[in-house]
Amino acid sequence: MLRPLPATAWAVLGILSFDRELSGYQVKRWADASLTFFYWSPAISQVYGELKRLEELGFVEGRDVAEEQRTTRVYRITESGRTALTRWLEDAPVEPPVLKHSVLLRLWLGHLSTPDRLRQVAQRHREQTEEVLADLTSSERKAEQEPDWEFPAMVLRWGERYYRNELALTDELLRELDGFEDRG
Amino acid sequence: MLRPLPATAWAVLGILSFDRELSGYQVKRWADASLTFFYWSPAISQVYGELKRLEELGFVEGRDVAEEQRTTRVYRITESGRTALTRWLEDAPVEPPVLKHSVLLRLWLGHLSTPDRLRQVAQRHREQTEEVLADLTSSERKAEQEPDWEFPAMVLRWGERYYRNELALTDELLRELDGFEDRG
DNA sequence: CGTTGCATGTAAGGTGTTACATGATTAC
DNA sequence: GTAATCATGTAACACCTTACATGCAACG
Repeated sequence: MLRPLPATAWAVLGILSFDRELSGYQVKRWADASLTFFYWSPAISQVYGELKRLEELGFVEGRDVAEEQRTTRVYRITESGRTALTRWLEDAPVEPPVLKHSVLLRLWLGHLSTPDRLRQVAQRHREQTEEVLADLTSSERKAEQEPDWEFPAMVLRWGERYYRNELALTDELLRELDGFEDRG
Repeated sequence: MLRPLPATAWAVLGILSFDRELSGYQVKRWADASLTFFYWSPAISQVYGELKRLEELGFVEGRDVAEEQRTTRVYRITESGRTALTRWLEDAPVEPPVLKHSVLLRLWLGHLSTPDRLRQVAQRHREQTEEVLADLTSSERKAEQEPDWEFPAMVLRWGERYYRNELALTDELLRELDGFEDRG
């Protein structure tokens, strides 16, 4: 335990910090519905792996729940896990956000293509951003209904502003591309 | 070559597409000065690895340049590399940008801490963003001087707007945190 | 004379994905 | 009945970083 845990482990533990007993599968769905907007949603296989590690560290407790034909393993955060998570939140160095924007990577190489093709790429990105925004606002409506979800709601509002800005920036790029002569 | 190359390989090849013969070390410095704002800058060891792979694929050509006491290996993009890169740019599916914002991850878990501590995290993030903006504007000045760098310049302008918005969003978060009662 | 920059790489190991394997349940 | 969802995991492998090893050059 000398090595610090990756942020993904804290993210999984964080999902459990909202005081629900969840299966690995449910953790993944929560990640898809919230984390994905500002962090990213780990693969389901990684979720199982992180839960295993967190259990070995004593940060979560697993319990097999018998259903009719099968058993589901559900996890709950421990006091020790809550303490460790709080410590990470408050004390870990603030790493700058990681952005891997392959659309911009492509526009950066615009000299290899034509403004028309580049506009198609930007336009496709714009559509995908609209879709993310739609998912976000639907998540927001759910979060507003729950009590004690002030912070997730605050982060979702942040996300809405972030993705609206992404749309605006893309529109600005589309306008700039209009100004480039088609040399293809 | 059935498996598509990772975006990082295209990024390295892209740096070489500006028609300069560069050493691995120089590629890394270019990445730090431009890519890093909208994609991310790979570790120097990975740059060497990618250059090796690109050479095996025939997308770049390496050449040993003898200097006084040592030789430096410099790379140049090939016609085949330029074609492949253009094809990637135009034809590869538009993957959504990946954002891993650990600051937001922490605010999302605000119920574990106090508004005061959270403000410190947000404030630290704000300072780091200011630093990125300073680097960005200095890169912008350089890009404006070079001819045929319209697209890198366009992307840098995008970056300036992006990071200015990041500041604005952080300020908004700081304001919202002021509204939360200190329950710590 | 020690630190920083230039310069190149290998090795080890962690992070994370896709593919695979398995099986129950639910909806069309 | 068959497709999607619920549910759990393993194995293989790609991606990427840190640490290590090496050595020259320039600056103070």
